[in-house]
Amino acid sequence: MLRAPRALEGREMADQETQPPREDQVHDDETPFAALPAEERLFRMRHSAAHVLAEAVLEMFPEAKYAIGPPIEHGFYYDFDLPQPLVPDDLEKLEARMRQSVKADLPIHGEQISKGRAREVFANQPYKLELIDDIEDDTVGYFRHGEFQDLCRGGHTDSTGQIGAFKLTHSAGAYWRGDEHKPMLQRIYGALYPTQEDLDAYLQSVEEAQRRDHRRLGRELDLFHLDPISPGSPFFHPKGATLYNGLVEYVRELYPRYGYDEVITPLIFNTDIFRTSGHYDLFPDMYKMMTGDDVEVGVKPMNCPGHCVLFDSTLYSYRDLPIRFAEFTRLHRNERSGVLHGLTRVRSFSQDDSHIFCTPEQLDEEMARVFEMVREVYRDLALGEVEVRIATRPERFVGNPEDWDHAEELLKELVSKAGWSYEIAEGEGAFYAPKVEFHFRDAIGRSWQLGTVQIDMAMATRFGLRYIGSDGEEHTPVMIHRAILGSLERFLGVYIEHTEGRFPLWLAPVQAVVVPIADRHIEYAQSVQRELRQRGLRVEVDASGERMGAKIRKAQLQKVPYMLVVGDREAEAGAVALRDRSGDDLGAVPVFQVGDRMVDERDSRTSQAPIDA
RNA sequence: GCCGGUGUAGCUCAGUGGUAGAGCAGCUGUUUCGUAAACAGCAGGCCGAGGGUUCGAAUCCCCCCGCCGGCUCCA
Repeated sequence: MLRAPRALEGREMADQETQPPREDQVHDDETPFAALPAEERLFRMRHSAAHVLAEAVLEMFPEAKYAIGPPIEHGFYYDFDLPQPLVPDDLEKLEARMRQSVKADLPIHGEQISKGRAREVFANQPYKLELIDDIEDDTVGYFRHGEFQDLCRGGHTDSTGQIGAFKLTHSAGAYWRGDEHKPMLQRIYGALYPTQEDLDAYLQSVEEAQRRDHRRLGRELDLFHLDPISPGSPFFHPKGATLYNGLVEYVRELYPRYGYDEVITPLIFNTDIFRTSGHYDLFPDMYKMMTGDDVEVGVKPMNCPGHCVLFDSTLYSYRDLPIRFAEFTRLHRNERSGVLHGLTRVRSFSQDDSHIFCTPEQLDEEMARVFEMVREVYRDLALGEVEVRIATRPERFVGNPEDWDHAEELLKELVSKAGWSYEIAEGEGAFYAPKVEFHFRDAIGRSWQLGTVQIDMAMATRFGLRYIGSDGEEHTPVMIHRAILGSLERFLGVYIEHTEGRFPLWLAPVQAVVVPIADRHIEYAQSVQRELRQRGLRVEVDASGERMGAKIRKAQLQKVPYMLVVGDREAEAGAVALRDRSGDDLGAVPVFQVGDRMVDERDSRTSQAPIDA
């Protein structure tokens, strides 16, 4: 029941940087634009740009229906119902038309008008009429510039000449009001910054981010590939598997210290188990199949039901608890085709998953221990900025409110204690439990949930789990669901982008390449390789006929941590000329010392600052 | 799943109705070289799959599939 790895909603993410206008500013169009704080100015520029875009669209398609157009992180968008699909050429034309408005520097007027009046003005605009109906006040905001008019709560520049530097970037489909049962509109996105320099810098940063894209690095570094024969199911190549297994090993090594026991449960179950857990009907995405015996079986999408069965196979005493089952086996979820994305949204994955069964009295301490482990892991992996969300009780929930309140308070306290600030995701908890979610961003700023911790008071009851308490009576255990890396696939995707493929030595698929200067040095190179391999290091020799410079370049592009150059001098001295991937020449070092250095670096799991730039 | 885009050699891409191209990678040969690309040659493609239009289709049409960008979903 670990919550699936997920991205934050686009809108939610988009709104983070650009603040919506605060109440006191909504109608405050008296203040001259130039006197506003920079953040507010940018918000207004983006907002007004959306109006200018709508103006251009309405001119190009007079029969267009326009919906909403807010400012967002990096720019703005506007949604339209258009008679025909937009083509890239249209965006250029629209952009040109927008620049005319900017050049004309038309004043933007705003006022409050009655709903009745608004209904007349927007009589041919069904989306606007729907918005008017949903506004609770008696009056609505009305903004216009030139021939263009819009229903709008305000927050604009004084004139169209002030909207800054922008570029229409792309168009995409978007459901009206984000509801997939409602019509799909065409959304036009634009990027906008105060100056051309800012805009160029942003556009360039997007291009740079694309070079870090894990799908690209996965190919360039020969880590994995995806094949149409099984969409959403990565094939990990030897180097990718080394990384993957390195992470598993790392987590596995922590388990004895934190008291976890690793288990292995089936991949395929009679689907009765998912009816018991309550997920069967909620899981349209589960892989199900019928056997010849008319028995329906399914591939497991999560481990918790299996762990419940495992727990139930032994009658435990309170003295045995907490029981901590950890499992890495593969899970499958039939994710909808349109959502698949490299390694970050897949159909086949495994988690560093665990379910902890404890007594209610043990809950607080056990949770503290879980957070300690989370903190240790994120610190070791130097993952960068984490965004922590606490998802609270939803409208439909099970259990009693006091338990919920306690669990929520406990989560807040422990998250704070661990040194994280968090935001509350009101009502976004699972029906059975509040959750803590740990989110990290990918190269282009999309946010992905990696770890999650959940306190569950419901599942154990559904499975009839019990333990014998000190009073000799049967009691229902509390269950904690937790994954720290979360889906290993998704973690790797984010981690590849974060490190730009420059993995710390302990994870690097190839830890050093020996570069013989000429063919006569190959034999010595191989002896260096043997010596280092003896010490468990992953070392390759580049025995190709290339020149040294080319070999170094190749190793550099592969982001191999160390290059060991060997020529006559080194062979003579039993040394190597050591170079690291930052390009620093560390001089001649005896082979055994290189081995010491690498073993130290590996065993201390040093994470070099992954991204300096 | 929905909207739009896209699919040509292992990779990045050119080729818009008339004999499938380049660079990189690969292979072979020559070169044996001191810290980010030696030189030459060779090979490599059912142009995503299927159907249609046409004397003729990578190119036009239909329909699938994958991928990309959003939207929705995400135990």
